[in-house]
Amino acid sequence: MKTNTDVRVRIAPSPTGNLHIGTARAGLFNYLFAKKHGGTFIIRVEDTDKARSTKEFEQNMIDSFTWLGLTWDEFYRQSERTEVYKAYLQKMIADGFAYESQEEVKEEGQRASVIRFKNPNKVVTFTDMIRGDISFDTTELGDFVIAKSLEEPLYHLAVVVDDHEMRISHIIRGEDHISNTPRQILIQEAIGAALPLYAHIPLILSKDRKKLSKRDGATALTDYRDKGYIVGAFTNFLAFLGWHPEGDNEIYSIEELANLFDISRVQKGGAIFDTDKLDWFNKEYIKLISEEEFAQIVEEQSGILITDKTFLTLIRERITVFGDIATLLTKDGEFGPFLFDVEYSDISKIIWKDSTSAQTKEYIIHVISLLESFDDSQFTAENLKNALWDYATEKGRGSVLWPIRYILSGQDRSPDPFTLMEILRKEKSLVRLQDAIEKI
RNA sequence: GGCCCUAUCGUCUAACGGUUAGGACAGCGCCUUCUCAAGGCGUAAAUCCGGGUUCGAUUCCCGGUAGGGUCACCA
Repeated sequence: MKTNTDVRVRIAPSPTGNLHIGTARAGLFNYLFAKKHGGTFIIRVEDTDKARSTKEFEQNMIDSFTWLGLTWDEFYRQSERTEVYKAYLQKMIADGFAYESQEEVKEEGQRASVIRFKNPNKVVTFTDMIRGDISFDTTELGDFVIAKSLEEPLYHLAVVVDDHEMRISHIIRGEDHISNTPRQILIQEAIGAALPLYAHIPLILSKDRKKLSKRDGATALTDYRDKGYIVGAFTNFLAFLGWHPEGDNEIYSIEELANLFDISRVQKGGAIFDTDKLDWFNKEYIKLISEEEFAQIVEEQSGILITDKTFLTLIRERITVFGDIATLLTKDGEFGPFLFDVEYSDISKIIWKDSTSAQTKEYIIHVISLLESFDDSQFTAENLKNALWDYATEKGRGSVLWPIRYILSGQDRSPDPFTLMEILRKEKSLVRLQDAIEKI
């Protein structure tokens, strides 16, 4: 596809809920398409439904796109464009394409009069950039309602008028809009609008292969931001849901994605939102963070400044999202770098397999004696390992090292005892070990 | 139910008539190892079914089947 400077695309969310993952991806595809072709990316808030739209949801939408880095070139609100729609409505009525219809009031809130589109009852065919030709017989649509009144336009009217007025060249949206397209084309023909190019992208599905909805857990984009996903990982993952560039590489920045983006490679079938893969992307991006930046993130997340590189690496290797950092480092609000209180009530957790408590005690005493010959400055994992390894091997590594590690960390699972001692330093390490001798 | 869309490993996908059907995630196994994590190596796993077209179909066509979307005075 050659570069077209007249590319103008839009994402048109309705602020009736927090910005949904599906809308975020549609926004991302529009953004990538715009960047690829040097076009214009527009956000249009579809808030014609005054009863359901709120400023809070609009703010969530703005926050979400801002987080994703989808900077927009133009921004509109349909609620501020009532006069525009009114003018089109009046012209459509004058031209005989629409009419005021008297209605039987069946429910509360229903109007006695609405504006309906005069359906020409024809077959409409359009070409979808992803799916090819799609045809509909619009007869079954009847004379559908396009506005409650001249001042209260409905979705189909507002969309078509805006896409026309804003000179939208390509409409890239979810597959759930395919069935809306014939209605919109009919209105385009009535107001004399040029036909935009359509691309209906596949839906994002939940595990049961249904359209992802609020019931499926975290569907708000900001949920992922708040859990501590890295934005680059998230957009990378999102872009790969229903699309894939050539080659086997999967890690791409948003700029690279934009360069590579090709709408004709977009998948036709829906894709399940698989958080396992998202987590993998996030871990890959965590590996790419510089040490300085990572230390800063750890401090932001836990309130603890850690400068020890070994310690930072331990944290980095053990987290999936930044939100995991605090749970790794603190318990009940207390700082414990993998080091929690030891459960002495259950001694069997401290003793390795077939060792006895007497043997374990003996090992600990001996280890303490070995450690005491070191200065605190010599307390590095390497030195400590060298000092203890032969003894541990002689007595059985598990028998010696497991209790030491457990006493130092208070957990079944933790970094190795040498690294732990390096982090704890000499004094704290010895205090914990001596304390254990009395309690075993 | 009507209309519309879709169909490759469990998941995301590659292939644009000719491949031992490739990669990634997840899984499993082994190595490393006191545990966990990380890492290394390896393994299993797919073209929905049936007809065509063709020398040859994952690929093109038709029909089934299955799944999904949509049928508002919401968007």
